[in-house]
Amino acid sequence: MKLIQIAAPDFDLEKTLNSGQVFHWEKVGAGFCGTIGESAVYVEQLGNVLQTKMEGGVVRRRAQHQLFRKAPTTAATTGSRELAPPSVARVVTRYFALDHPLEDICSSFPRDPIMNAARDFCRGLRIIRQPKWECLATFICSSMKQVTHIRQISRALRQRFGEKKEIGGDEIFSFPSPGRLARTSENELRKCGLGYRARNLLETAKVVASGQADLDSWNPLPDRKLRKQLCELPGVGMKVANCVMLFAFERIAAFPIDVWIERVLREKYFVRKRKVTGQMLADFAANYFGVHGGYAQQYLFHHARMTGKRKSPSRSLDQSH
DNA sequence: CTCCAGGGATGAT
DNA sequence: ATCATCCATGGA
Repeated sequence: MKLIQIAAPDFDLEKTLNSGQVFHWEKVGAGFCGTIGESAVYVEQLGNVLQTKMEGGVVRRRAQHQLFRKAPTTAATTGSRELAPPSVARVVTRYFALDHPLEDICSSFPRDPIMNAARDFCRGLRIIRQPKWECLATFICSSMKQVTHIRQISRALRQRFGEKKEIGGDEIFSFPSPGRLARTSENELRKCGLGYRARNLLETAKVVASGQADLDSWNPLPDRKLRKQLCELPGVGMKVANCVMLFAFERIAAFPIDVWIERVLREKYFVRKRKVTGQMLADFAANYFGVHGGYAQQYLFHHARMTGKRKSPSRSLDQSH
């Protein structure tokens, strides 16, 4: 299969995929294998160009258009003129958010030493547009787990309950639908390493599969209302809700506060202050980091995690600027 | 406010 | 080799 080339200026694929926002992409050769929705995808970066191929997708618009016209579909009766599904380039561009004005976003970050360092370190990192259910389910599994664990859980869920795809000779599994997971049992989910999170994922899958919670219909809701709806789902608190808003609902201002971000805020922005509550941290973040706060948060998170400042008892030479 | 709920990677010893 | 710590937390 021929590789399709896509312009990808101001983009860093590896940083984007390894920044703790998505957990299923695996390094293969010079690039990565994964899924975008139900399609298996291979993608690699060469400078400012993304080379990609997709299985179950479209190589050319015309081919899929013909395919569409062969079978009578209900879409034809709707009168919509957008019958042709988007091209591979369009799907990939949208998924990796290559249309985000990254320069403007980064320029809107506050100018302080911590933020400057994070902005410089994370150049090219973009917040991608993930499928809603996949994102929600994965972050329900993320509670009190490390990134490597979440990857294992995601892989186990896909292998057990997802649909097998193939791309360039590699096996890839799509993320199981809410209906599929709703038909499993808590015990089956525990076999994927979910622990106590199994019940939450199962219950949320049932609510979503039944239509009682319609994620797509929540698109027009304002941030506050959307957050409230998400938090009513089992296993979803403020942190997970903000992650789903940021990574799947394009709410760029949503500011998830996890262990790492809390450390950064307390140690860098609330230096030597007692009695700092979580609410105070959230209020500060919402006001200080601005309309693209979610992006700022992602940069701070990735920078903190990569420059590793996990508690080490023996740090005799603590260097500060 | 506190406490607890898998389990595996990671790091100290 | 074993042992302690940590974890993109929610719920009680």
